[in-house]
Amino acid sequence: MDRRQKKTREAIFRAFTQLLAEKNYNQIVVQEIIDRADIGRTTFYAHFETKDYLLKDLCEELFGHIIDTAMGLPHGHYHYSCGTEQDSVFLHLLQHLQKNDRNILELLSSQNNEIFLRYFKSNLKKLIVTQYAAKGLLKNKNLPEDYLVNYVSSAFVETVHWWLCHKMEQSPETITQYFLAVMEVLRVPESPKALPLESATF
Amino acid sequence: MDRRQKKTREAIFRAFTQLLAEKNYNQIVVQEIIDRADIGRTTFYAHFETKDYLLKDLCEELFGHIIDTAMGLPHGHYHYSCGTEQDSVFLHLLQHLQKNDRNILELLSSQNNEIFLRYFKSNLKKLIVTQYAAKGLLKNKNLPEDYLVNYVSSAFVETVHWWLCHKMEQSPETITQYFLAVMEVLRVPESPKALPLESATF
DNA sequence: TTGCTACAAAACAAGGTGTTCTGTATTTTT
DNA sequence: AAAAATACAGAACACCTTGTTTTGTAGCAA
Repeated sequence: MDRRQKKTREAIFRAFTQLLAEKNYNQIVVQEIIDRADIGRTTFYAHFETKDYLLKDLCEELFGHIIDTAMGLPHGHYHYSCGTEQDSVFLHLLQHLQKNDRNILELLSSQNNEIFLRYFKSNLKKLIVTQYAAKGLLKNKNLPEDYLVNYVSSAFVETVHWWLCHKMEQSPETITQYFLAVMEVLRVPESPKALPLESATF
Repeated sequence: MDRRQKKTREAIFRAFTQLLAEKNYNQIVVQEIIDRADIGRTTFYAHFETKDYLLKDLCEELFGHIIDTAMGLPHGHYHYSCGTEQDSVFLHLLQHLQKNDRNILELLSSQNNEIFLRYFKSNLKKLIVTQYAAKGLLKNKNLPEDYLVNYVSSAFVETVHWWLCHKMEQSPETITQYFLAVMEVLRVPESPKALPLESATF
C-alpha cells in the first residue's frame, strides 16, 4: 500500500479516535476530523464515503484484532473449576483489554461506549458460536441455543461495561469470577430439585 | 392544557413514531417530522428544542408508563417455584408488551431498537433497585449488588430483545421461564460443590 | 370585549455535506 | 532517468438542514 495512503488513513483514525473520546459521535462533524488530521477535504472523501463508514472500519480493525487474538488461543479445553480459570478465553479477553491495546479503553469508556460495546458484542457472538455453540457446548434441553449464545455474549459485555464503570479497580481474575458465577447456571441443565432459597426470590 | 397544544404535541409524537418505525433515527430530519405532523416549522421548535429532546420526551412517556404500571403491582412476594411464576413482575411486563400498548413494539423492533432498549433498561434498573435491591433481595456474598442489578436488568432486556427477534412466537410464560432459568444462579449464593458437568465447560 | 396564547408562513443566516476543478508532489512503472 | 499513474491540497460550488426572526391570523380564557 502506498506510503501516503497509509499515513493519511492512520491520521484520520487517530483524529477520529481522539474526537470520539472527547465528544458524542453525532456531534462530531467531518470538518473536525479533517482539521485534526490535517488533511484536505478531498482526501478524506477519497478514503471514506461517510462518517459512518469510517466508524465501521475503525471498529472492524479494533475488535477484529482483539477477537482474532482470542480465537487464536488453544481452545476446546476451557474448564471451570474454582481457582483454575487461568486459561479461560474470557480471562484472556479481559487481560487483553487491560493492556489498552490501541487505546480501546478510551473508546469503550467514552460517552460513545454503547456504539463500541455493540460492535464488541457482535464480534463476541461470533467467537461464542465458533468456540462453544458449534462444538455442542451450549446444549441445554430447557433453553434454545441461540438464546444462550445471546445470553452469554450480553452477560460478558455487560460485565466488561460494569468493570469499566468501576474504573477497572478489580483484577481481571476477579471479574472473570463474577462472570463465571452468573454463568454457573449453564453447568446444570437440570433444575436443581430442592436447594435452599437464600437470596433473591422472584 | 390548551386543546391546541395537546393536539400538536400528539401529532408530533405520532409522526415521529411513524418515522422511527420506518427509518434510522439519524436519518430523520426535523422537516420530515414537521411535514408529516402537518404543522408549522415554528410550532415544532416551540414544543421541542431539538430532535434529541423529542426522543427523550417520547421515551419517558412510553417507558415511564410501562414501568409505573409494573411498579403498581402488589409486590414483595414474587416467589419462583416451578410452574407458579404467574405473579412475577417480569411476566407482567412481558404481557404488557404483548398488548402493544402505544405501539411500543414497532419501536422496540425497529432499526432503532437499541435506543429504546437502552431506555427500557434504564427504567428497568430503577424498578429492580426499588423492588428487589432495596429490600435486600439481591444480596450475595460472592458478587457486588450493583453488578447483580445490572446483570438482572441486562438479562431481562436481552430476553425481550431475543423474543422480539423471534417475532414473539413464544408465550410470555415461556419467555419468563427462559429468563428465570438463567436467573436461577441467584437462588444459590454458595457455589455448588460437586455437581456433574453436563454441558458448557468454560 | 380584551388580552393572551398557539399557530402558520416566509425569509433568514449559519453551518455542514459531498463534489468538482486545478495544480503539485510522490510513488510506481517502463 | 523519464514517463505515467496516483495521492493529495486548496478553493469554489450547489445543496441541504438547522434554528431564529418577523409578521399576521385564529382560537382560547378572563
